[in-house]
Amino acid sequence: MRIGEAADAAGMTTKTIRFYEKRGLLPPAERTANGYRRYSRETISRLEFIRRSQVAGLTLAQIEGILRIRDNGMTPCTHVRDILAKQLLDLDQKIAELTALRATVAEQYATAKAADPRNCDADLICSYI
Amino acid sequence: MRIGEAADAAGMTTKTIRFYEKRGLLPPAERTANGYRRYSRETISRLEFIRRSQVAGLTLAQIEGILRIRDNGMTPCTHVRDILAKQLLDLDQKIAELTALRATVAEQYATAKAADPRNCDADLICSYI
DNA sequence: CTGCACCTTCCCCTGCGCGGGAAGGTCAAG
DNA sequence: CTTGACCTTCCCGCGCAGGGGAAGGTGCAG
Repeated sequence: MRIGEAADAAGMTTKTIRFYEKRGLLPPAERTANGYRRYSRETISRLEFIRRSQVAGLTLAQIEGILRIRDNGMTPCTHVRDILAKQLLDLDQKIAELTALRATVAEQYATAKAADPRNCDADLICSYI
Repeated sequence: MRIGEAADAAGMTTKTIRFYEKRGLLPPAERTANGYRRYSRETISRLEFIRRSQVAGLTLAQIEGILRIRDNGMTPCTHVRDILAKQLLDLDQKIAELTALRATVAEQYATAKAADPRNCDADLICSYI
């Protein structure tokens, strides 16, 4: 399998695959006689894992950590559990922040809708914000 | 007021003020005889407005739009109202996305906590994700 | 006189995840 | 023999909002 076929199979571009290799998410690819990269189904599984992880919101750095454990012959289960736990906390915090921000903006918007433009204070640029 | 004092007064760094000037959020500063930038309270108000806008989650591009209207001698009220409305929609969408993601991750985490590590399939890298 | 704190311009760096495009090699089909 | 679709390496770019640090000027205190 050449890189273009692997990219199609995994649903990404050749650029992305080379980028992953350079970043260390993939081991240096085997090469054919003419220097082309050659991939096995195993690599496709790896690429698919990366995609699934990204869908879960993990960063490439986190994914790299999981892969490295696998590559050292160990099972990454515990590590993955920790990462997922941290991801849950991060998401909760972000959602809380955005919800608080939404409340602030909603209030400003309400003020802006109700206010009389003639009360505009030039020194504040805009009194709603 | 020199740039350092202005930065202290507005709660930002001198780097940021110069950056805003280059980006067009601030008009080119007046200069003293030795070439130092000199600021008035009016500029501080402008910087404070920028900060308040950032707290509301606006981008510098949006803030620039508001300031430009002011600088053209008009009141930005209507424009600000539109921006706040869009901001509310954006926030709602982001919150919805994060909430959906949180549900996915929560499910994966529950699976990971309940699963037996011995069922780990090496070909999938990790069966929880 | 010397130090120190401040100012100036300049250009590069960060994090994140790639994308664009140049300049060139390879291979099968027509 | 040429075309076209692949592939290779290389380096630069984005978007966002600045930060780091060099190399040099300025102004005041001790």
